[in-house]
Amino acid sequence: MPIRIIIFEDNDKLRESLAYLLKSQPEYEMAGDYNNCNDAATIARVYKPDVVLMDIDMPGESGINGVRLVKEARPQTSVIMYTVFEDDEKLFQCLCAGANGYLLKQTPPQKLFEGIQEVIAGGSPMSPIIARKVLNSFQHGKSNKYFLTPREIEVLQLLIKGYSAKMIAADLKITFDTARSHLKNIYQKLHVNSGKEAIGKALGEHIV
Amino acid sequence: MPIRIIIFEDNDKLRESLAYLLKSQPEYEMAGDYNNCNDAATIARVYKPDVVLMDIDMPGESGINGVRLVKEARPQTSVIMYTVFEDDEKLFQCLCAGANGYLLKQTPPQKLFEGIQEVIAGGSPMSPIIARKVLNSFQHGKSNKYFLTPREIEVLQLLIKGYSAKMIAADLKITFDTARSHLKNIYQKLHVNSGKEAIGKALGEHIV
DNA sequence: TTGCCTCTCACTCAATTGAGTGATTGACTT
DNA sequence: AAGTCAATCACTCAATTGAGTGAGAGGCAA
Repeated sequence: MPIRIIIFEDNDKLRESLAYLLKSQPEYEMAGDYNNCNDAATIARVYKPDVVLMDIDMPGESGINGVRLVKEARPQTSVIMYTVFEDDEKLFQCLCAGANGYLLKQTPPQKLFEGIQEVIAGGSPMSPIIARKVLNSFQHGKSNKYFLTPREIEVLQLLIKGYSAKMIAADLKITFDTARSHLKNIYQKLHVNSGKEAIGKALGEHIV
Repeated sequence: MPIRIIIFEDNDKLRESLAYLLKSQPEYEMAGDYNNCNDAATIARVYKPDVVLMDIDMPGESGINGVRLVKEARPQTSVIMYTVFEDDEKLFQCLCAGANGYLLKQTPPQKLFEGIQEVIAGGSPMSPIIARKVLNSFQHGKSNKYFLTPREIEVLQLLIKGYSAKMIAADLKITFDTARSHLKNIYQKLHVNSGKEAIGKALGEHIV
């Protein structure tokens, strides 16, 4: 029995060549391909795919939400992210949304096929870089979702204690500007625009 | 059997006249009077007072710590704070340290005598203003130790969400300056010097 | 009525902060 | 050898912030 596959990918060329590639293999059955995932829930319910290949960046609903839609509509469907992003934040959001695999678009076709087999077999195909990031996120005791560096975590901890940039610099024996530099990087990673927001997020999400 | 009393009060004049006043009543026995409470623990253990009158502002150990020392050394001794402060923060610290009563120095002598009788009878003499504050601190659901006004709590909640003064003003439909005014008052009450510290304290102590 | 408190608003000033940009060093990978 | 990344430092600029001070309106209580 062939593996039923659906593709969500807004790049027409890529989507079509992927579909062609899969159709050319007897063990796969293309159940549909779409350039957006606005109706992902319905599609999943109607066509009952075994595997969904999901891009992240699409007009309308993002692929991240697409994962959620598919998994809510049909949990037994395996969703593999297939994207150019190795962005830490997006990666984690996809995993939280229930993605079963995460392959970068640089993945050669035969590896993609292997990934599909792997996910069907109950595995979680991941590009090496991704796998590394995922493991790293666990080996730290905390939930370092935002991939802060050790130094940044130190700085964040001091920030939470209410320290000013100047105090942080003194405490860590680094320059005022370096401390501010770390702070700026932290804000970027946490997706916030001020120390206050950073503290709120850090304490709220148990980052430290 | 007379009530054994010890006084800790750094103002010599006040301390001596208090001692004189108490000694003149047959039902009281002055077991000692001190201008500091550095040896409060030892004194309590040795002289086994029934009641301690404790000032707050003293050189060396503060009266707040004095309460702790006495109560740890001899829990059955009743400690009555006798002070000019109706400061919210100090009040709460004293209560947390185990004070059994809190009388303002404006209390007339006969009320002081009543307070001593009351604390011996297992009561908790408090000047009216103090009693009010204590009750108020409980009627709010949270642990509003710092006696923030309702408006200030609103502002603090927004601050914790990472809002800037400008955003808080917009949200509450008040002026930028008013928002900043509230923030300044909050910082004073929380004993902090910045929004970041305030957030840390508020989240850490479950104020909101 | 007087006094106290809350909430409101305003103005100033110095300091801190967020942002943008860029550069250097050393460690580790490829 | 080239590339990546963490960590360091520097400089600018506009905006925000903390502080200090003052003041008016309304509510509530002694």
